[in-house]
Order: sequence, then structure tokens, then C-alpha cells
Amino acid sequence: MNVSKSASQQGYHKGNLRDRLISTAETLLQHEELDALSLRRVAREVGVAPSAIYNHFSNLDELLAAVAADGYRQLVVLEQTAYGNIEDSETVLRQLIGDYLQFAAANPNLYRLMFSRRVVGYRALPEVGEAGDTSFKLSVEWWYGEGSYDPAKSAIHYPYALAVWSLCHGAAMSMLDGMVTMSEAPDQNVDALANVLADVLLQGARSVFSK
Amino acid sequence: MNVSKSASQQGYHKGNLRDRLISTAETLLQHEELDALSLRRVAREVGVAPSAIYNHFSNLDELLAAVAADGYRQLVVLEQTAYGNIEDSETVLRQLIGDYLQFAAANPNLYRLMFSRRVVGYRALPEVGEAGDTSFKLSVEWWYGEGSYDPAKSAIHYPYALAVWSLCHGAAMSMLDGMVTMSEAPDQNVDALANVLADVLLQGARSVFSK
DNA sequence: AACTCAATATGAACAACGTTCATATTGGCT
DNA sequence: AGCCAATATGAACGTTGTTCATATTGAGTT
Repeated sequence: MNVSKSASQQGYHKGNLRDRLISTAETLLQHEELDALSLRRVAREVGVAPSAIYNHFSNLDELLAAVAADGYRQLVVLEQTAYGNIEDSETVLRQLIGDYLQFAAANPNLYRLMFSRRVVGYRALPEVGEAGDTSFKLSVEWWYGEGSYDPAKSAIHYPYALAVWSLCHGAAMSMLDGMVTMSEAPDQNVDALANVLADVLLQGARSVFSK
Repeated sequence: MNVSKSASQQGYHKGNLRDRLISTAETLLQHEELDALSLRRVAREVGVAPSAIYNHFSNLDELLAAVAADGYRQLVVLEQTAYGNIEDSETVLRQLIGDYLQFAAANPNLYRLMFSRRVVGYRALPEVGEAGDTSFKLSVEWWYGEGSYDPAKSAIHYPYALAVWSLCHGAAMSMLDGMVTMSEAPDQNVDALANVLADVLLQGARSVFSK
């Protein structure tokens, strides 16, 4: 086993196809709807035969899951950066929710893929499904623990984390599908929405709005 | 224009195809995944040529939207029944959330269709998209107004209603996709989840769980 | 009671899709 | 230099949504 061995394991004929498939699929999602992301479309874009994909993924679902997993990783980075700022927990929560919504707004089709049944429901890859929700739950639990994440308290914090994620996900979906009326200045509106959600979580819905 | 005219407008050769298409599609959703609900599959089930559908719907999306609209109506009935009970607003909210989650749990594939991008995003039918979210928002606003629904306050209550719906929708999705660990007795678990969500909304997340 | 015509159903066709398989090509290792 | 596993190809199959020309139906008019 010399050094070149690991390189040969990733050996290929026309560039590292697996990575190129994932990245081009991700690029396509930036400009086209999720429906347009077909196996043949990706193959065409990369300049390879459709059947070549099956040397690296057993399925289209597996390719999509890999793309989604990449999105999960980006989300985890956002979260880690958010609570990397040592401030009061309220500020952290607001930034957490804000970053989450901004990510969804900036990558609508990737976000839809990440939480589509195709990826989440079938759990083709072990990292998918688990990673998708646990990443956010962990960060929330971390915040709730005021900086000290205690796995033992996980069961206690679980429903709270679920509520936080549900609120964010539902709002993100409403946003992406145009249910929320976003007048002008989308970034500003996203932040405003995030703060409303944080208010509800912090103080309860009832006290947030004047009776 | 005599009486039989309206009957002749709904005239058909092999039964009222439009209604039969919608109902069979809805029946199929009770036993099969959303992917399995293809245009040809519905046509096959009804016993009609695929192209016959285009005499009643211009699209597959339009047929799916009609099915979803039927789901919306069921949801509205649930909501109206919930706040038809004149009790304290907290009880109404708990029942509202509980019924919502129970509906999603009882009709997972129909629920997924109702809030799929295919139906919500494209808004093929006017009743779809609008009706889907406004129905729930209205009932929530009604509850918030303590029985007297005031359209003028709609703008004020809007973000609150959005938060409520987001919470329910996100939790429903987590539930359907197996993110929430449902041990045994699903009905009981759904109610427990609904109460947690209501707690969060009523008191704020922070005070709900012991620090 | 026969006729008419719009409404409705049919069947064949097309392009695009995911997937499979036999075949061809590549490039690192002995 | 040559072998062999890894990788890429192209053709094929079944399925999908959609279109179009054609056929059938049945209610309203004569």
C-alpha cells in the first residue's frame, strides 16, 4: 500500500466522476427546479453516458441522497458558526433560526431535495435522514444547555428541539412556496420572519402579539 | 335551459368520470405511495384510456390539485368542528393541533400531496394554494380572537398564524417521515406530540421543559 | 322516430425517464 | 509488456405524461 494506492482507488478515466456528478447536480439545482434534475440531465451536463452513473451510485436516489448530504453538511457548518459566537443564548437562537431560513431562501431547490420524501423517507444513505434532523437538534440542544451539551439530557430536550426544527422547517416551506407574502427586500423579510419565530419560541405565541 | 340541461352538462358515457378519477386517486393514496399515483395508473384503475382524462383535466397536475383540494376541504371541516366546541381557547387550540396531526397521520400520502410543491407551488387551481394555508390560518385567527373573527386584525395575527401552521406542518412532516420516534400506540403519541406543541405555543419553549 | 352535433372516449404515437446488460476501453500493478 | 479490475459505452426495455386523429355516444331538435 503505497501513497498512490488511495489515488488509484479514486482512479477514473475522465475526471473524478462521482464528485463531478454531485457538484454538477448541485449546480443544476441552483438554476432549475427539482423536477428538472433527472439522471439523464446530469449525465448530459457532465458529458457522460447515463449508464456510467451506475458505476458510482446504485440508484438515482443514491445520487440525490449524496447531494442532499452535501447540503446537510453546509447546514451543520452554519449552525456551528452560529453558536460559535459566545453570546447570550437568545442571540444565538435568533441567529440560528435566521441562518436556517437564509440557507433555505438561498438554496430553495437544494433545501427541497434535502427534505423531500425521496431522500428523507427512504434513507438510502446512513448519513441522510439521521444527519438531517439530528444536526439541527443537537445544536438546539446545545443552545438549550447554555453551552454545555449533555447527551444524557437529550431525551428531555428532544421534543423542544423538534418544536424548534418544525417551526423553522414549516416556515421555510411556506417561504419557498410563496405562502408568506414577501413584499420587498427579501433578506430583510427573512430576518423579520426569523425574529417572529424566535419571539414565539422564547415568550410563547400568546404574549408576542397584542391582544 | 330546462332542468335536464345541468344534468347533460355532467353527462358522460361511462359514469361521471371526473368525480370517479378524483375519488379513485384518493383511494389509491390510501394504500400506495405518492410516486405510484401516475396518470396512467389512475386511468387503469378506473378502466379508461389515459387520454380520456384530458377531457376533464388539462393536466395531471390539475387532477392532483383537485384531489388535494378535496383534502383541504376535509381539513377545514376538522377545524370548524374543533372550534365549534365553545370551550376555553386553550382547549380549542389543543384540539386544533391534535386533529391536524391526526389527519396527517391518518392520510399520510394525501397530506404529502396537499403540501407538495407540485400542488402548492404551481397553484394550478385557484382554490389550491390559497385555501390550503388560509383555512388553517383563519381558524387560528378565530381562536386568537377568542371567538370573534375580525378580518381587520388579520395582518396582526398573520405571523402568529404562520407560526402555528409552521409548527404543525413541520411536526407532521417529521412524524410522517419517521423522524419522530413513535414507540407504541400511535394515536396516543400523536396526542402527546400535539400537546407538546401547544405547550410551546402557549407558554414559550423555554418554560415548558425543566432547565 | 330519425338526425345532428357537441361532448366524450379511444388507440396509436412521441419524447423523456430510470434501469439493465453485453460490450468496449482505460490505466495502474505485476 | 501484458493482465485485470475499474470504468465508460450504446442499445434496449418498460414506464411515464402528453398530443392528435379517429370513433362513439347520447341529449336536443326537427
